[in-house]
Amino acid sequence: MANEDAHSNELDALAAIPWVGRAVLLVDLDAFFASVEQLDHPAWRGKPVIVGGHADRRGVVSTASYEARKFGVHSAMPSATAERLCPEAIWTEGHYDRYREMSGKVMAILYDETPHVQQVSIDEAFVDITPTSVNREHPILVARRIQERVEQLGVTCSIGLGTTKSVAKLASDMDKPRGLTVVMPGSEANFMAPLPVRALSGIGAAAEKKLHAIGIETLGDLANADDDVIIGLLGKAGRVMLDRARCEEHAPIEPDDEVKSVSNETSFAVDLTSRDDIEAAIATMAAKVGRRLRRKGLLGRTLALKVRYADFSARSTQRPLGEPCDDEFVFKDMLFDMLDDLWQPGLALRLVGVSVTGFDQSNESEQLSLFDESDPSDDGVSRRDLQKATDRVKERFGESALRYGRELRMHGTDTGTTSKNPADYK
DNA sequence: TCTGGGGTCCTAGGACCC
DNA sequence: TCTGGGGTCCTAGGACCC
Repeated sequence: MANEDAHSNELDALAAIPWVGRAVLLVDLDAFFASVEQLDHPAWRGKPVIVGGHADRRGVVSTASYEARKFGVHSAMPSATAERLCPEAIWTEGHYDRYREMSGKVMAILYDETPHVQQVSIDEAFVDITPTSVNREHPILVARRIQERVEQLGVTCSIGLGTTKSVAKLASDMDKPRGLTVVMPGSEANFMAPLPVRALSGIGAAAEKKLHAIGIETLGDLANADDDVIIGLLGKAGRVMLDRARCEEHAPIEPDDEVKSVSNETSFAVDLTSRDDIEAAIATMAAKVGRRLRRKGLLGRTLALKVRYADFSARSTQRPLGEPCDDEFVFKDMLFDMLDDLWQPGLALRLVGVSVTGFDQSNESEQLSLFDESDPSDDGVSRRDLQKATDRVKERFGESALRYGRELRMHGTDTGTTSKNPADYK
């Protein structure tokens, strides 16, 4: 294709110009979940594929293939809308273990280039490839090699290259899929100035509205705005957004693997109104969270319960756990108590969520966890032994293989999940 | 159209302490 | 009697991201 050749020649020319300053890549896997499904189902290639929840179960689109996007389908769109826009689409649930596996292979390619990798999500990462005295290779060549190596895995990525994270991120969005957009050092201001403020990561619907109200439409407007005005408007985030708009970001790009919370939530196909059903749902979620905590070797100090009512409004409550804990039986009893703060008979709930936070920063929790395991309970077979055995069965045979007592009553009522978190899938 | 799930971070108000 | 000020921690809610 002539266009691709022209672009390629242009990149060759740019690669002849020495790179001055920091070189940051944002690597974004194109329509990642849908692409993996097309890789695994050759008959689906070239066709509209949608990974998402069922339309009649309050599902939304998780990822749409580019063929489906032509119909106007996009992430977070209600599945019912997507079905109307693209009736011929092939639908599938997510296969998160598989996505995590593919993501891991891509991340391995990035780490093969440099340890300065910051994974943002399952399908995105920043990479610092600033030329050094040891490795003087031009960043454009590194970016092209990464793209080629990723394609050999059977998926594609778009890459933005610039001197800051925000420039790289904005650049990666300019040409998708399979794009490589380079913003040369010195040309950042010209590149950013005309873009709408909403394009900047960190400016959502609320901040956009506030900025528009005082006449700030573009990143150029924002960069030139008065600091006190913006910080007065957006608080601490204002400081960060100004720095981003002015290319004054200097934080190093390093792996950031500290987990701060583990949660599970479910929107029900039909609102729940009975205490039994709600408690059964809570017990299921408590068990899932407990198992994921144990798998990660985490002990939490705070337990939270969240509900969403029929009118879509939400409330939450949290309580300290006494001792750092990963035990769903402890969670369950406390959550049933907490439910009284958020729900009275007669109220319909469309969603319930459970989350645990407050992990020790050091590896102290892991040591506590190991210590705890050797603690036998009163009846000889400890609850911990039971949980560990259950964990093993569920790892091997799947989520529905084993359920405790009252969880059984929930069977068939669960909407299933379209979580992006790989750990959440069997 | 009728609105998922898993996260992170910030804010405002109140409790509590000195 | 009517009254401080600052620091820190906790809670609930919300913005934002993918």
